[in-house]
Amino acid sequence: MSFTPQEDESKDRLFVEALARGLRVLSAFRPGESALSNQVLAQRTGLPKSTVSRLTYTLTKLGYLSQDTDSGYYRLGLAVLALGSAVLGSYDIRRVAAPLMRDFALKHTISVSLGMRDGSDIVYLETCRSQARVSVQLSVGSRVPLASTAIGRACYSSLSATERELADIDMAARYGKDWPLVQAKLEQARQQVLQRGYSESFGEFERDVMAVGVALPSPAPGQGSLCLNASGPAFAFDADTMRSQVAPALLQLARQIVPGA
Amino acid sequence: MSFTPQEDESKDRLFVEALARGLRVLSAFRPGESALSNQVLAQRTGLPKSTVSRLTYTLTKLGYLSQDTDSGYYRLGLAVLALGSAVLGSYDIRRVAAPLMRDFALKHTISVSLGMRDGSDIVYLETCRSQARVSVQLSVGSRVPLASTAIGRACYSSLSATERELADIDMAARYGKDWPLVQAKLEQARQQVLQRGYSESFGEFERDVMAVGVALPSPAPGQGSLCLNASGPAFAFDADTMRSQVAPALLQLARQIVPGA
DNA sequence: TACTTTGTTCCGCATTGCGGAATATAGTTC
DNA sequence: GAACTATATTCCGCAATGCGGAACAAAGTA
Repeated sequence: MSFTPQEDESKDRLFVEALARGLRVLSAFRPGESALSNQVLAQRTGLPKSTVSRLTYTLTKLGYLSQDTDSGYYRLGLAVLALGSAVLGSYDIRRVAAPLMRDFALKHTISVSLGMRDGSDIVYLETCRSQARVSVQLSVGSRVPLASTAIGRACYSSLSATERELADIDMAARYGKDWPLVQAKLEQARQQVLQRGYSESFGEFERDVMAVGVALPSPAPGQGSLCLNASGPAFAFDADTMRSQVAPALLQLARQIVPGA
Repeated sequence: MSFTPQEDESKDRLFVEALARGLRVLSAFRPGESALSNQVLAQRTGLPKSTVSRLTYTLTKLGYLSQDTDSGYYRLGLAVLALGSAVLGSYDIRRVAAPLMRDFALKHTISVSLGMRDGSDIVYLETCRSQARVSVQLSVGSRVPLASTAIGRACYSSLSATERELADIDMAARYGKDWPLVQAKLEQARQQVLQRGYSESFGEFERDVMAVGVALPSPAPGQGSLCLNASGPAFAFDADTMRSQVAPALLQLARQIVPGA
């Protein structure tokens, strides 16, 4: 193995290495990639060839990978999809939020997403786009950083002091030298949320994308923090419109989704 | 998987048991279930308590499970969602099909789904419902049987002789004593598809649901067989309408999605 | 306080997975 | 067709890794 400093993690009698490695193989597939060879998997995971071979063999037998008949390359199997849909099914908030979000997106011709924090990321649980024909909601399951997005900042600002400290630690590790700068920016965003109730990210995460974000009050603490954003192209939305029109509407959407607030 | 030629499964030096067990734990979560205790997981997977404990520990560390802070129960983690979205992202056919399907659903006020065969099931890759406010597309990732659904029958009927034989073996194992009956029904459906180009299931899979299905010509052989269905409530669609209106429109939708046919 | 239920940790054992090397398979080049 | 390259699979001895019963903890019940 690459680096086991003998101390630290190697002590962990409870950690099942083989399982972790198998999942490492699965997560080596990036969205949009169709099929990967054993060799590529070995490179990406840093595992020896023979080990990868055994893991892909096992995963294929279980339906989590499927092997392209002629190229012999592996693609993610449909069993993985079943797991993913089980996750989505377990968040009943989606059932409530989705129709309201759809109405919102149509009414304001803007995209709106529901996200949940995972470490120093926001994971999208649901997305509604304004134009029906633009891209399938790829974005369910995708991650955006807590620090540089409107939705992330809104979420961060709603964390309890203790949760925030944990998130800070995560991000300090993630951003390294840049962390002080990032933190300053985050603190500034937090102040804005405290004052106005929403956060902004105007072109900071993606050039030419204007976004505002709000947090949903978490129904039960420790259940994970939910948040919303609304985002549109800069040519259609200026900062003023976002602040005076979109942000208040988004706050109202949040109240609709979680009435007890 | 089911039967290895010589000595059962225990001989398999390549199969990584620990990985399989870990995934067994993940797949013990059924859609809609929020959180499971270690005990329940042990029951469902048939694994000893201590083993489950180690596996949940590992999965939690990796983000594939998350532990509810107060109950201590486990829920599927957001890392699983990332895997699922990677699967969806790898099927570019969705990007093509989704907008067309949406138009279709709106125009005919009927639900339409895109599915792919996995063994003796069809897995939904995309679903568009007519009424915007009815239920989030839960159905992406969910499974319906090949044998009793319109979409399944359409898919079955488009299989090559060799693929069909493999599917037959799968289903023979699945249906046991009932297989001859099921097979007769399937053969009948296949004849209909050969003649008219589409399959039917009128109330057979779900009471009061009328459905027709068509197969998409698979772009490359061995890439998996894709298929479409259109389904609506029996009070709104009678058999005649399904045959004379919906089925032809669905065939046209299929041609739109895969022009080379 | 005793009792029941569920989760975690311990620890010796041998099974299981490891990974380098050898072997198979496929695709190129001359 | 032979020689070569690149990649996947299989072998096999070794020991690390995961196993699981049993002891231990924790939390809820009577």
